[in-house]
Amino acid sequence: MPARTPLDANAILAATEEILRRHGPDKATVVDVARALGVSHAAVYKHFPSKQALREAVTRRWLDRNRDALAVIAADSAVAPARRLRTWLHAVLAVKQAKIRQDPELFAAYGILAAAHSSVATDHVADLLGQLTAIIADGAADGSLRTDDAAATARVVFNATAKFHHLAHAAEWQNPGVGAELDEVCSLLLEGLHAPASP
Amino acid sequence: MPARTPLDANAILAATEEILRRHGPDKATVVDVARALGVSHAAVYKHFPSKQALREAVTRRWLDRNRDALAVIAADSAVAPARRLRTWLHAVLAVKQAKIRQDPELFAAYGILAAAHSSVATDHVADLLGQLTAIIADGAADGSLRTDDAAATARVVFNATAKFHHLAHAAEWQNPGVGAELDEVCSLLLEGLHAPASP
DNA sequence: CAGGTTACAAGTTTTGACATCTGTTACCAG
DNA sequence: CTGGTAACAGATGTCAAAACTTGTAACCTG
Repeated sequence: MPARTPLDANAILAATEEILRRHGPDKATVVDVARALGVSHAAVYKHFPSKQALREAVTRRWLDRNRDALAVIAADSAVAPARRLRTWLHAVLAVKQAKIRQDPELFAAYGILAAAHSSVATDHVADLLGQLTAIIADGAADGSLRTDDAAATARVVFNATAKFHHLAHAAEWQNPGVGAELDEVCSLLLEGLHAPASP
Repeated sequence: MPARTPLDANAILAATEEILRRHGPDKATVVDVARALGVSHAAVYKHFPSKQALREAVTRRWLDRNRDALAVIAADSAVAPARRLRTWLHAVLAVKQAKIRQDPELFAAYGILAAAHSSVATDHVADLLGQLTAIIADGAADGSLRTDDAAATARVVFNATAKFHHLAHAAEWQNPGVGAELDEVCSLLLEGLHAPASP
């Protein structure tokens, strides 16, 4: 008895997310996902080779969800690079804050999953670093940001703002002052990037 | 039958640390600590009102252990403030790296305890921020660092270097590149702090 | 033959009776 | 009266048996 809806990978991922939301990452089982879809759990294994792979795919999907909105900001050449850098960093924080507010349970679940599948997190960081590098390269090109190596400078800026994007600090993002703190860090970093070559 | 050694708070804390090292934070019990000291567990309760309080005290002791070495660096007026800032931040990282290398189990145990007793962690951060503020105030006094408010600037610098002192990033401190990364972040921050007032 | 099914072995989690731990009380020694 | 003990109730943790989960296999069906 084949399922009505043909059961594609996307439907499985959506169901997995729903189960993850309700049961949390520890109690979310493949059988639960299959039950939610009205199929046997073996059907799920036709689409994903293992539970690991399913969890990895759903985590990747979640991390990629807001990637494009950030990419738009990073590529917006109508905004001066320095200001764009600031806006982009605030957007990265805002995206994650919004995810927490909308569904704290799901956020916590994905936090655990992202930590468990480090390659997914690594790829996500590489993606963000790429966007940041593009902004800084724009600044180097128009002379508004001083840097020898846009990628290296992007890494430095990313490291200096870890508190505002690394999942380990998620609890601190609830604090009302974070936005202002990020702004202060941005200001100091931009001072450094604007400065004429120094001693 | 009174114990030979009068059993002071310090002996209890030392025994607690030993139990913590051997059993981990989840399995370390007050009965274990008492057994290690050759007394009944009720004796421990004469000195500490609860297991919570005992754990908090031992955690505080651990965090304070290297405080003084850092304070010496922070107060060393023979070193120019900019260089002292860099040295101090490296020392903070080095102290924690050394703790991990010496006893990873104990470090993990204390990481959990520090997270559980947030007031202890908050006090520790306040202490470090005080040292950092002193360095920056020295720089403001001799004109080598530009700041309106040393405490506020210290907070900014502390936030920008969270990756190099916040316990949540401990796993990344094993990476051989961290020292260099901190150096790069320091350099950029110092550029910003050296810079003449900007637009 | 793509996409589903049931059945099953091996490993993991839950369950529930039993043991241990926490924090308190009543009591003892110098 | 400080600093220890022993005994206790209730909460918490442990361990083996039972139930569930994972991943595979052999088998349907349009």
